[in-house]
Amino acid sequence: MNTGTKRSHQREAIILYLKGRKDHPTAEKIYTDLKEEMPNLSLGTVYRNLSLLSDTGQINKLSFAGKTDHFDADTSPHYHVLCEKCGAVEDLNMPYDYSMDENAGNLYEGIITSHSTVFTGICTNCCRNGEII
Amino acid sequence: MNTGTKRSHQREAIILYLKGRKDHPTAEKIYTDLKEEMPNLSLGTVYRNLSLLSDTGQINKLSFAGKTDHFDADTSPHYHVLCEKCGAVEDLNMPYDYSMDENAGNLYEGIITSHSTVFTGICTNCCRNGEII
DNA sequence: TATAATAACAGTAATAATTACTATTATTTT
DNA sequence: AAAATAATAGTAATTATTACTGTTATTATA
Repeated sequence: MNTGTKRSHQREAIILYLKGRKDHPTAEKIYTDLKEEMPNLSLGTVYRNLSLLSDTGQINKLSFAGKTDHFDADTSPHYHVLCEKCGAVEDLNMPYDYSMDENAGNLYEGIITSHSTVFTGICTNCCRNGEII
Repeated sequence: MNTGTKRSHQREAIILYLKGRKDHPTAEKIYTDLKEEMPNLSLGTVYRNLSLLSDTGQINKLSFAGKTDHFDADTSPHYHVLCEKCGAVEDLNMPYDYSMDENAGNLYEGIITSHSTVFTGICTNCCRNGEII
């Protein structure tokens, strides 16, 4: 019998790495960090596995204007904060508002299944450091 | 005296074009469409002006996972629907919820200034055509 | 109105992010 | 243990975007 997919140390390292962090690293960041323990890891392998994991719903790809994609191993619905000073992407501990999908669905002739919200502002760290935009 | 910026037919054509449509075209789409009336328009000029207009707040750059950027001449706060079947980006006629920013600000140690929400689903057209994901 | 200053342009080259290709290696099935 | 094949490393190619350069267009001022 054929499962169609085989495990690999590389893929498992990638998902383990992602699950172990709260920031939302880019493909490049994942690559350079993992390369320390897997010296002949290839950047293409990282991209291929991120796509595969994203396509199978095991991780999420996050997209922001003018920034390269970030990846998140937490696939439960939640919101993000993007710092316009330093570019950091953080989780926001605010309950996902399912009623927004309902409301949107009632106003829209097509089908609404979910929403993705990114808050913009200045992150805790940059505020502490007294940064102004 | 020096204003620092000079008008150009190209830039005015770009913003006029964007204001005249409700979809949210990509740089490439803007370029190919405008090239018909301005045959020696350059793609670099389109990108340069989209950046300039975006930086000065005259238009907005929209970013979606796995898609190239789209541009919107409507800078008032509003929501979008992304069709996961055909990739279309439409406006959603639903009032911008300022209370979300308040709520987020109360829960977050940093500063929240705004939010950007994209609803995902199947657009009116694809629904009409009986498309299933 | 003509001239000078310079922003913007077209066209092209360069860069950055991502994907595709290929021979080899690792995993899984039999 | 052998056969089948998914995944890899390394490299090449592609795509989206930005940078460069000599020329053109716009604007300020004489």
